[in-house]
Amino acid sequence: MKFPVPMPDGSIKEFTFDEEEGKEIYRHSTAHLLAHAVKQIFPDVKLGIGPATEDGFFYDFLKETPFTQEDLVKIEEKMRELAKANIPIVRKEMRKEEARRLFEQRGETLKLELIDEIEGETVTVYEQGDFFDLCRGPHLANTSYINPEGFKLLSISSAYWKGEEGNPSLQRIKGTSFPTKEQLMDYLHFLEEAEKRDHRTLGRILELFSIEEEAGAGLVFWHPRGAIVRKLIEDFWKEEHIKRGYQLVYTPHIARADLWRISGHLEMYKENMYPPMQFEGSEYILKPMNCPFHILIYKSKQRSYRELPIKYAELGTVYRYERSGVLHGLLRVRGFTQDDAHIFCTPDGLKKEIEEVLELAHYMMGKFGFDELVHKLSTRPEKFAGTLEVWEMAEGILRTVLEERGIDYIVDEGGGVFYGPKIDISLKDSLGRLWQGPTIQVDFNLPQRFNITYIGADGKEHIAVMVHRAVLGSLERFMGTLIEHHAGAFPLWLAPIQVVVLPIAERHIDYANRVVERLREAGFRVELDARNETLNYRIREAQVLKIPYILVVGDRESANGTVAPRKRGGEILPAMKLEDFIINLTKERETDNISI
RNA sequence: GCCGACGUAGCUCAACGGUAGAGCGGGUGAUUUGUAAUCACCAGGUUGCCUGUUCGAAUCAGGUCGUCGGCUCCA
Repeated sequence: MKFPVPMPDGSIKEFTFDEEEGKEIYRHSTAHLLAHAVKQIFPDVKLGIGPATEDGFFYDFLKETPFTQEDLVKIEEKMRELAKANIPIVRKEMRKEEARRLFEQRGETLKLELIDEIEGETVTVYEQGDFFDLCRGPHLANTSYINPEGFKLLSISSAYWKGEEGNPSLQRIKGTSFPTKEQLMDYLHFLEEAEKRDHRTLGRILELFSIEEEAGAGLVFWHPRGAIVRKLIEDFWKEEHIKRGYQLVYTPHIARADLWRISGHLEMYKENMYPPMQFEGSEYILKPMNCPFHILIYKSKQRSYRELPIKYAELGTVYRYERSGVLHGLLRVRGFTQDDAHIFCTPDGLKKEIEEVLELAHYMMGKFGFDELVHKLSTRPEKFAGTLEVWEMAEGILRTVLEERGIDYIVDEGGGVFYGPKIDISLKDSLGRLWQGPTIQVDFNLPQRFNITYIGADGKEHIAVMVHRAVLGSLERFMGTLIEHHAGAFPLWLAPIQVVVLPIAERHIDYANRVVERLREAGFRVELDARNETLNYRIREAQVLKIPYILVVGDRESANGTVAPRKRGGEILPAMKLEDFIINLTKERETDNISI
């Protein structure tokens, strides 16, 4: 389905919704339709901005009282009416003065602010019936190209004008829009699916973790079933790191304020740090990062270039003050454990280290079922530590490593942190959503601040290169990601309970116990459910808990030494000898993972 | 932190100025079950917390803690 779009040069270009640009234009025009409808219903509302977004659009309005859910229904109705009314959308280029008069007359004070910020003599204004908007465009030629059955308003929230905190709060209406009703329904279905996978809900149902009001916001309690998953992840992580030459270390949770002064955190990271505690004449601060501690271990003796690289790894628990409004389940908390490591190497050794971290990151993500990764390289920002030369050297290495391995990556020019360039990897989950994953950051700042040196082949002291890297990010956030990706149905090697054995009647309990015993011996996490409930009831509960295998045992099984396995998805396998089942299960566990 | 919405039994929700009710879950009993919820009975709440308005507050107001949707930030 094509729609014509009048372009700035006067030509008419045709777009389809499948093209990124076409989609954006279509949704941007839906945002205007929203604003048009709002202005008709609430003439006093002042217009903010209203762009297309990744999955829809929004428009911000300055309004005395917030919109209500009922307003949304009315607005949506009005939008349909306007779409059907076949209103031409006309692009007008005008001098700033003229535009100022137009918007002043219409009371659009926010638009006046925007006009002043635009460079040049002229601006573009879009006219749509009695609605005018300052906008670069382009837009659809007519409101009738917007399918009245293809859009939906989804939420009311707020946003600061221009995203700045001191500015007034605007009311943001968010929605989405598609050219067909089917596409809209598919999207709404996707939202429902996402909701079903919400790690906060699944975390409670599966008894993985909780966050307790009595203890405080953003502080995670790992319950036994979540703790076993965490342990399995930790064991796997440690094993893989040791294999690759990392050395495990453990460091304290607090340190003298002086240490944080040297590291620069007290200056640069203060708003995320908890206030100091005082005793015996010293100030101590809860650690927001592990790096200074690893540096202290490095610096505990003189280092030779022959020892490098030195790679210290730690599952280090840190505490960061996060503003109450940003906390979110496991994804944004105040205390969390980073799978942290710091690599100290020579400039010559940097490339190899980056290669190895990438390999490790890819390998580990694959084990957890993340096959699609998105790489981003962030380069030098305006304010930076170190010299131009070292930045260029390091950026060049990051780039080269990505390119040599044939990895597609996007570049975030100037998006690096002040202390060095970095590679961030996002994980695409089973619903196509992106999650923050591994990160590799070169640091030119701390080696200077702490004077991290080694003795080179020339017998002289050199400043070491330092790399911060995390594969999982934090165990908390990674667990949240993992839960949503698998919808709580963990791969066999990670499932808190791998097998549940259900005796059909009381007379089968003895045999069921023997099955449980045998599976335990084979190293599986297995439970017996011999409760006085119907078989169907117990099956249902095991299904709800997403247990990978249900073994039903009755007369036939006890007589033949077999089990009747039912897979998590509902598939019922033919009865098989218990020993054969164990062989299969072991195989599945091992293809998922190295060991348990 | 800011804007808005919300906080009632373990969970999901009802009652919206006259001192709380359902389903699921839990306990007990009956039933002994062949692949997603057997039946009955019982217990369970100072309606997040504090203060106020009122003859009377889950219901109204203020504060506080927390949750949700955003802004901003991030592991």
